[in-house]
Amino acid sequence: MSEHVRPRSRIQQKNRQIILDAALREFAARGFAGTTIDQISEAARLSKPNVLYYFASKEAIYSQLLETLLDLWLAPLHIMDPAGEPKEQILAYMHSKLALSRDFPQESRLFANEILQGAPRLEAILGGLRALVEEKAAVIAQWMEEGRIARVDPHHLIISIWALTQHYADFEIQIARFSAPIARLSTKRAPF
Amino acid sequence: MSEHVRPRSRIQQKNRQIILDAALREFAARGFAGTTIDQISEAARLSKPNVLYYFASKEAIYSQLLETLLDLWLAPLHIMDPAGEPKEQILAYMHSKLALSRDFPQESRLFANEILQGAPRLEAILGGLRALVEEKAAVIAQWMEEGRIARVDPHHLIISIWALTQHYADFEIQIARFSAPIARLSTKRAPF
Amino acid sequence: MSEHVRPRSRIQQKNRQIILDAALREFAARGFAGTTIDQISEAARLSKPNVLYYFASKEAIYSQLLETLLDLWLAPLHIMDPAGEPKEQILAYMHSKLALSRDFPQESRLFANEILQGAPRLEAILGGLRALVEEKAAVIAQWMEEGRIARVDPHHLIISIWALTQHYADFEIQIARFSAPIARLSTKRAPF
Amino acid sequence: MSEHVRPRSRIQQKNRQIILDAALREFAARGFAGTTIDQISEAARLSKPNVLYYFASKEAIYSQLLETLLDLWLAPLHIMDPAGEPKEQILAYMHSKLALSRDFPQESRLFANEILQGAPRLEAILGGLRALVEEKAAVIAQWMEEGRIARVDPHHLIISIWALTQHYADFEIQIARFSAPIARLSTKRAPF
DNA sequence: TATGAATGAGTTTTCATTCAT
DNA sequence: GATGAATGAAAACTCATTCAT
Repeated sequence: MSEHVRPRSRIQQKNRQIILDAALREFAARGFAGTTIDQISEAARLSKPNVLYYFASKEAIYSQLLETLLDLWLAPLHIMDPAGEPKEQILAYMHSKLALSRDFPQESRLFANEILQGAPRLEAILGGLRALVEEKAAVIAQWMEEGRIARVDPHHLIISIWALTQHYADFEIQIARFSAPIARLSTKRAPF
Repeated sequence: MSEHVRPRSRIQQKNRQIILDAALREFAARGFAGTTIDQISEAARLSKPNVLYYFASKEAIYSQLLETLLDLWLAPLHIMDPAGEPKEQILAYMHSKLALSRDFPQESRLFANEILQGAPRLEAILGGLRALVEEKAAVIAQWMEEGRIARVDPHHLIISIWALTQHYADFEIQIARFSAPIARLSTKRAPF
Repeated sequence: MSEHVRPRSRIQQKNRQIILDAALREFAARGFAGTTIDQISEAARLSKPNVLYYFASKEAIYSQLLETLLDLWLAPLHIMDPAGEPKEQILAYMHSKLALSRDFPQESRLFANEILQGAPRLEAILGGLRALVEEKAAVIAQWMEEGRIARVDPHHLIISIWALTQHYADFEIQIARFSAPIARLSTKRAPF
Repeated sequence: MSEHVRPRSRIQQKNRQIILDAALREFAARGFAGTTIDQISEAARLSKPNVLYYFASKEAIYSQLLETLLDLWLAPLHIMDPAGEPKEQILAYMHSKLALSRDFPQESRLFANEILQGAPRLEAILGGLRALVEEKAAVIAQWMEEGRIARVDPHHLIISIWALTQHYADFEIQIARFSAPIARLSTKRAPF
């Protein structure tokens, strides 16, 4: 990832970050195609050419964002410990993922947007994602082998949790619209 | 909105439908901003001015699509019968919603896209949605009052099911990418 | 070349030609990079988007121009008849080429410009050129074999004539500048 | 123009030369408009502002280049000696000019490029050129008067040689393309 | 001297929409 | 109804040049 990044000056670092922050807000709000460099540059309070001085193109900003975001987004999966108690571990993953979606709704939305478009710019990066998921699916499968949890498709389980948790952020507005009083996320137990 | 629809000729009807079908494919694939009228007209095999003869603008096509789609999308909620067995009814809703997401992935994606952008064009329409959700939330709340199902936030429950089921279609690619062999959707029971 | 060109309307044909004519003037005067679409559209008295309605890009206009021009530019070589008298044939080629450079100075300049830049967009097209040159070089070589003309490198001969004749057009200004009274092109005989 | 050149430090001199060398390569390859300061500064391995520290503008670099180049380019004409044998003198000029075009192909191309564009920046400088040409044309005319060489337009003769020789460099690529095995330049004798 | 940072003024291109037939 | 032609407005860059240090 950071194999050979040439050093950047203080101000370089700072402005790049300002741009990425602004771009995240804008891309998360209106997607890649719906966002203009003008909007980003205005949000970053930099001139448009200056934004393009730091990033070669709109695509470059977006890709950089995705790449940066991916590490963060995979983090919760790392939590699951094969040596731990299955139920505990899975709940830990869920909580972690929930917290992530709750705390980083924009990142979540950016990711959701990209996936919805068919992940045109995420192809390469997703390879690493798959490996990690397979690893954790194997852990779950092992638990099933040992009879420690009921048998379901491990991938299914991971994805269900992913989907459920991510949705709280991605579909924030949708949710807000038809359920004013959502108190706190509680995963205490299934309703039946 | 559609209070006073002037009558349309056979060919009118047909071409409008062709355009909407084409637009659904395109919008679902790349969102509103990412789709051009050119792409729609090409997909519809009609000339661009002709597309705009049937619909006043790109927005008009999109809005029409959303409006048409909404009825379909709310349908599963209607299934829940207050007089029925709660568990049965809820599972019926889930199955119905799952089937919908599975059978209409493009519609699902269109909807997801719109929601992700903050539903800028869905404001008006969503009023009806909320009413229906409230109605069904009340049904679930009633079941809880009667001690027939465990207590959780009813809105939560509805949304969780919505989110979980919709995700199978919306995030089709994401899912396909890290779990090649997803057999069949099975909601038999929780893993633990 | 014209294997499968879709038919164009009258006005299409006309405007395409107007654009190509204008572009020839502009490109010949200032080269590819030195010419803007604005200049072309102004010279063609068409709006800029309209120019791009007929040609996909500035490159497309330029390439079309080169391709169209090439046939014209190769024509003189066709003149050389293997069965004729060598000296006569070669002089015929020279006269033909001279006339071409004289009568089509802009085309000549366009071509010269492209070649000077290293023919970046002529690669493919030049294949055909080489074949024709080889054919005529063979004719000349044959004449040499038969002892009908002195031995020199046939390619050399062709190129020398090409260069000499083309220069009268390409370097028109240069020539005009230091020799006011160039009477008429006369290739009567060598000065010594 | 260069009446009052302020003294430059060693490093000044050196960097100016580095820039001019780089600029020559770039301008010769893609012409004035087709070349960016970025390309020049990269080729010179200097920062862009530093390049503009040594030369006021892109134009300034280019003009300086032309001016420097002109002396070199006129040199061959000086060779022709009115007192010498006409044929010998003319051949000496040809050889000299040929050698120049062969040995300085980039300079040759730069000049050709400028001339092709109508010599917009060479106006002033060309005055001197004309004078020299006139002088040598007079020499040739004198030879004709004396019956020492056949009568042709002297300007013509000079230009023909100029054109023919320069072309070997300017149109290097064109030539290379349709005559792979050009051995050596031989001006031994006319083919007929 | 030297250069990272910044930008105004273009330049190419895109695209929703309109015109004319 | 249908479509080829046309365009204004915007969007994504590009680039010579300047600023600040």
